[in-house]
Amino acid sequence: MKQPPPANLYRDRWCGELNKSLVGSQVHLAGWVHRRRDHGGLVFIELRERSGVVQLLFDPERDGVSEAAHETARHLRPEDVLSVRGTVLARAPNNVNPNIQTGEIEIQVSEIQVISRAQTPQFPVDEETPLDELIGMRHRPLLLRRSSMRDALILRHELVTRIRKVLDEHDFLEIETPILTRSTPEGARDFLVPSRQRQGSCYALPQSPQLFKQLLMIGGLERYFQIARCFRDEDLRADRQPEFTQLDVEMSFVSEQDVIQITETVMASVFEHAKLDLPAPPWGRLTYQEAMLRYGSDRPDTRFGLEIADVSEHLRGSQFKVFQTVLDNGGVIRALNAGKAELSRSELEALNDVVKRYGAKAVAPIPLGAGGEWTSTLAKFFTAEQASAVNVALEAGEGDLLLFLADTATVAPAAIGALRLHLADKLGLIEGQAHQILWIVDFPMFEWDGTAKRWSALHHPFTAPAMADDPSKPVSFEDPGALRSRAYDLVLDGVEIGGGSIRIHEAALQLEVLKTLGIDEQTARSRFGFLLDALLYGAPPHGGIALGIDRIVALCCGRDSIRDVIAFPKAASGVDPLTGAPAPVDEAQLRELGMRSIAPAAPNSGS
RNA sequence: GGGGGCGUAGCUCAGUUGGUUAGAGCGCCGGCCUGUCACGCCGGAGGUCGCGGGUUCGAGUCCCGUCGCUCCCGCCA
Repeated sequence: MKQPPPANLYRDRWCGELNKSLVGSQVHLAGWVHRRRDHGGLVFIELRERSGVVQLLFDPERDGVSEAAHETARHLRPEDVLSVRGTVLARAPNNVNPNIQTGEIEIQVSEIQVISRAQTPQFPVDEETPLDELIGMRHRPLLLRRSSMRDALILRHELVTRIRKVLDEHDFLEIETPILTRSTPEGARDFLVPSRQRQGSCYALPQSPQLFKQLLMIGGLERYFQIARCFRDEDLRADRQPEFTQLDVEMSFVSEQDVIQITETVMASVFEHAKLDLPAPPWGRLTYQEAMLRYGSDRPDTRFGLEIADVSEHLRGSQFKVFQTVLDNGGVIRALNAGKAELSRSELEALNDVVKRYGAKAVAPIPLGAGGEWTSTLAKFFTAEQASAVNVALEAGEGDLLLFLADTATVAPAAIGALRLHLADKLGLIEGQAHQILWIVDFPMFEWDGTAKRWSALHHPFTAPAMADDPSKPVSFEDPGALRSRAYDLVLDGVEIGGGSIRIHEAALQLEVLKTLGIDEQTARSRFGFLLDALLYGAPPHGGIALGIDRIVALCCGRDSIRDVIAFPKAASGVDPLTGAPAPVDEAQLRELGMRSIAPAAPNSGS
């Protein structure tokens, strides 16, 4: 704590900051009963608040202790709220508790006031035992008292404070943008807020402040940031909530390098504070293409090897029909060397389940015998030259296990990428490895959506394009597939923690990109007219980035789920078990909005 | 929308091939205890086995449905 609490009716000190230097002083403390140890005559109470824990001593045989205080202490229960006055005593050396900050002292209580009583808690606060997440969400105030939750929220505050400080030092302005804004049907599903004054129309909650921050640049504010709440009405994941927080940054008169550099400065400071051991910037860069090839992911976990190789050409023309059919249809064969992994038959079988989730059919395993000879029954389909070419590509030798996956150019990389992660986990390759951070660059601008039969933007449609082969050439939309975007993602330990780009600052180019996405000029003007107009009045080149605060804090705390670093998260179904939101609303409320529910009544809870 | 896992005491969990009265640890309640620190010891209470249906002489256990939690795929410009 930075300051002592104000001396008042309840206290004048923090529990967790009492120490030997105060021995003999009178202190006034308040907090919750953390643990009670009643020895009959002698009672110990651990008193807890945010700063920590201190042991209270109720010993009726000592001077200055009222029988009443001792009697009160005997009947205290966990989570009762107290205010106590007492004297700081040094503990005898054999009674020191080295496990707590205040273990060298204890408080001889002379006066106790029970401020409020607690029912038996639904679950123990004083232990970090695992807990069904639903119970933790329903009884959030209790969960927030646990040190794990408190520490996460404290760290979160400190990291955000760091961010504000560093950005302020670099002349960034923190500016708020609207929460009630306009729906843009592109991208994620919007949360809608019906309008009372204009019935039948809705505001949308922002998926990101993207367009507003661009307008701030056009407005000449030069350097902007915001700790911005964003909303997306899509299905949840462990690292995805319907509302989440991002550090939103935008700068004018910049190119990629400028944004990357300031991001590295800010994030290095954040990681330093979180004691996350990372190399000093500049951080490495990997192209999208290379990431997809070597790691099968655009957010590769580079903490371990197990790299993937394309062996399509080595195996072309083999007698193995499964592979040859894939190749004939324009597919690819990817492989990795699982090393001396000794997998049982059923474990090998389980690998198929991993890749099936990604639409692939199966994994073909080939163990290597003496001299790198292929020992599988599949071996007969391949020539010795093919086998040895693959062995060279995978740096494989005797005793290694090779895993092959043949599928379309879309399915194969993702499937074998998932297989790589699965194996790394199974073989224990990740644990104890140093953290890895890197930039992914040179994304394709557009991706062909085979189902919808149209181009879609890999980042977002406000990202500036460049020619993939030579960025200095003028941009041509003749072949959208030949364009890359001026975008960059930041990846930490296989988690995408941020992404950004240089934006389009010319109306004509913006219209061209939207046109490629199948949005004609009229539609574009009706949806993004305010941006297109603004671009006509002198727009500076600009770019920025958005960083996922929840994910970053979770990584810094070593937590798997961002729910663990959010004070009031939602369950995977999108509901808030604490408040019951979303909840039905009164007919009268709907009427005011000009609405009527046509949905069937909500199902009953099964619990 | 699809797939996997889970649902048994307040909490975390065990429960064999379908077979007597469903168990453990912690917590809770009562008693004892002056140096504990996850205090200890003795005693006790506490169950709609998520819910509904089915099979069976008999279901926590098997089947069907349903609700909820969770992980993943799709989705997340």
